Amino acid sequence: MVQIPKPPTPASAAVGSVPTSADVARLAGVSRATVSYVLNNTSAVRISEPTRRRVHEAAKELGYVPHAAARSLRAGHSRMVLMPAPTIPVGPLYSQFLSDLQGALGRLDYTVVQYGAVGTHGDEAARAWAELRPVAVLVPGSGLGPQGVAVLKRSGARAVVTLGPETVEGAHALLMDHTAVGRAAAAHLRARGRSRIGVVVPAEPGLEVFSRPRLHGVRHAVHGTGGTGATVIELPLAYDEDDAARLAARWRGLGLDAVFAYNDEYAMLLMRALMDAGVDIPGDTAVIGADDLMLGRLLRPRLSTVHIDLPSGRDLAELVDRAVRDPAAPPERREVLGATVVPRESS
Amino acid sequence: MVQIPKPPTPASAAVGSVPTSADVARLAGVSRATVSYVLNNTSAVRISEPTRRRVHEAAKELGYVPHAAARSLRAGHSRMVLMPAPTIPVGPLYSQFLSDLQGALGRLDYTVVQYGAVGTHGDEAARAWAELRPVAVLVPGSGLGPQGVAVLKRSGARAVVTLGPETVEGAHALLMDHTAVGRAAAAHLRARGRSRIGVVVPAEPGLEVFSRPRLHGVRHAVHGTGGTGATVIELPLAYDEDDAARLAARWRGLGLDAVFAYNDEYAMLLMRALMDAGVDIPGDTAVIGADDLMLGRLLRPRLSTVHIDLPSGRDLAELVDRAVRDPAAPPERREVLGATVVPRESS
DNA sequence: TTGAAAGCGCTACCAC
DNA sequence: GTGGTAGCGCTTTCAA
Repeated sequence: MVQIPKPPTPASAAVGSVPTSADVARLAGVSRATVSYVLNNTSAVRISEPTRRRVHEAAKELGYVPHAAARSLRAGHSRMVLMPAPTIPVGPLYSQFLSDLQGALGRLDYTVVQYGAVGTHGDEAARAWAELRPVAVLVPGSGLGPQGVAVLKRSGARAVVTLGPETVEGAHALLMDHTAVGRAAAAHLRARGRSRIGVVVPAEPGLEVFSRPRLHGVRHAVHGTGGTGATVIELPLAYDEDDAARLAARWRGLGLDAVFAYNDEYAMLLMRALMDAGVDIPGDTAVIGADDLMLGRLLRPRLSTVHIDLPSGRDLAELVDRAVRDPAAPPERREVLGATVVPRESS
Repeated sequence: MVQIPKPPTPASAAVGSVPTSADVARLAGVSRATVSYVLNNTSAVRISEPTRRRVHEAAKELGYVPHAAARSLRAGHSRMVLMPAPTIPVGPLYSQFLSDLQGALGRLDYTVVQYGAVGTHGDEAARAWAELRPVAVLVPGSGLGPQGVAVLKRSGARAVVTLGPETVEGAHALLMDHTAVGRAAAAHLRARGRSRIGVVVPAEPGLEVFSRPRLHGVRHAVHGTGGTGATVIELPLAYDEDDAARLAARWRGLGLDAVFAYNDEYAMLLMRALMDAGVDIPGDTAVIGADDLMLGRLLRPRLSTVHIDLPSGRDLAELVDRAVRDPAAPPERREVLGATVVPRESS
């Protein structure tokens, strides 16, 4: 319908085809320029009231909707902020953050667009993103390298912001250091007198971005404090009951007196399996999760957890806006992940 | 940087500005047409190997990335499939579905884009979506009316698909009838001999899309079967422990012998509160949730639930593709939500 | 107050 | 094989 070239009937608005501003102009009996002035409320030029009305009426009658691509092609820029759509199921924490962010950017008159996963890694994906000529790009996780940043900037992105573990050359960075989560958990367990600490690492792919740093945080805290004889053991665990039961079955053999379980969901899964296997919690083994999800409060004993503070969407939106306004400014790098232990009954 | 009109130096590729195909052509010493042919592997025209190489090298050297807007403006169509980004935190079920769908559409060479919430309701939002001239639009939930569908189609969308409770004039419909969930739950509870059924309805806004039909499904099943003396009571509940405790405190006064709790999360919250208040489950009160989440298996007694079958992403992607290829075909309407009770220990 | 026209970056038709 | 060029829909000077 759309892509079939219209036959050369320049004076007619073929019914069934998408109306353009020229069609509106024709119907209103004015020029395309006037249509543009009226529809955009251009202040630099005054159009008579009757003309305005005619244009508006014509536009409504035709169901005219401006063509964003044509507009931004002409303007040379857009107000699109692009983020890759999350590929892994993302928890309520991050969902909320995303939602806030979209709202805040919307209020600053940006259009947020989540680009559906191409499955490729950051630097290749950057090319696809760059084709849309977004004014800013927000990239969670790692994966985008300096190459990707360069591609984006060369194609007109005025701001590239990464949300992840490390800074990337040329991009603003909201550093989310998940080792802090592991460190907090480990410090808590050590303070409770535990020294043989298991760390659950999800077997599911895609979660390494978070699980590796959390594990390293534990290692760092335990070995950094010169804990004599304290040990850390990595425990792969798939998110299903069978695997949890298997792990629980060999628990006593592991000789652990504490476990930090990646997040509350894995913690609950494991804790349930341990209890079913007759392991006393926190007597035999202390358990701590992370993310402070509601579900941690529902099982007994109540699950200790590491509460995570994310930046407010509004803050990030303002950072983006600032960066867009002044693309020459040096990249900001800000530490935004707060980790606080919420001690409950399981540790 | 981008929007500042370049001074009239037509023969120079100003450094720092975004490279265009003309810049590539200049550097390679060929015409823009040739660049286009080479970069798009146009089969209708044969370009000599040396020329191809020169073009590719020039493109790489400049970091050339084609301008999607210009391309689709010229082409008269795009392969963008647009969906509104979810505004409410969406569970693992739907996340997975979305992810599959994106993958499947990607494999069919569509680009999926989630449009950040404009906060407006469907029909107004439709205008904003239409500005992007997507080839197809996927709209979950209700909210989009025939008006919105018309706007989208008039602006070139070849397929509009709704995923929701009802069909919308002019759009394909994947009917997700959540009353089926309520009906399944109610039938189960009735079969277990329960007759005074509470139905938890989340106090959180935005969930009505699901909670109302689920409630109505229960009502329908209970009254439809001519259950003499069976009653259904609506129980608003906020997703926090205090509100759950309050509800539990007045539980005996309500005289209910069963409760269907919207979904597993609310069910677990309430079940925990009821147990803490000394209500025996399932003895005094049977509890059933929905969505078959992992967490329902962790608390004891294990939570009965209604398992929900969503269509596969691949199926939906194929529907979209078919609709795009043949926009004139009559709208498909398909029932896609399967609801099966998974009886466990709580009912 | 309004209109004519240039041009954003790209592709595809038609000449050479 | 390659180049010239029209034109997608829009905004915005510059003239009238």
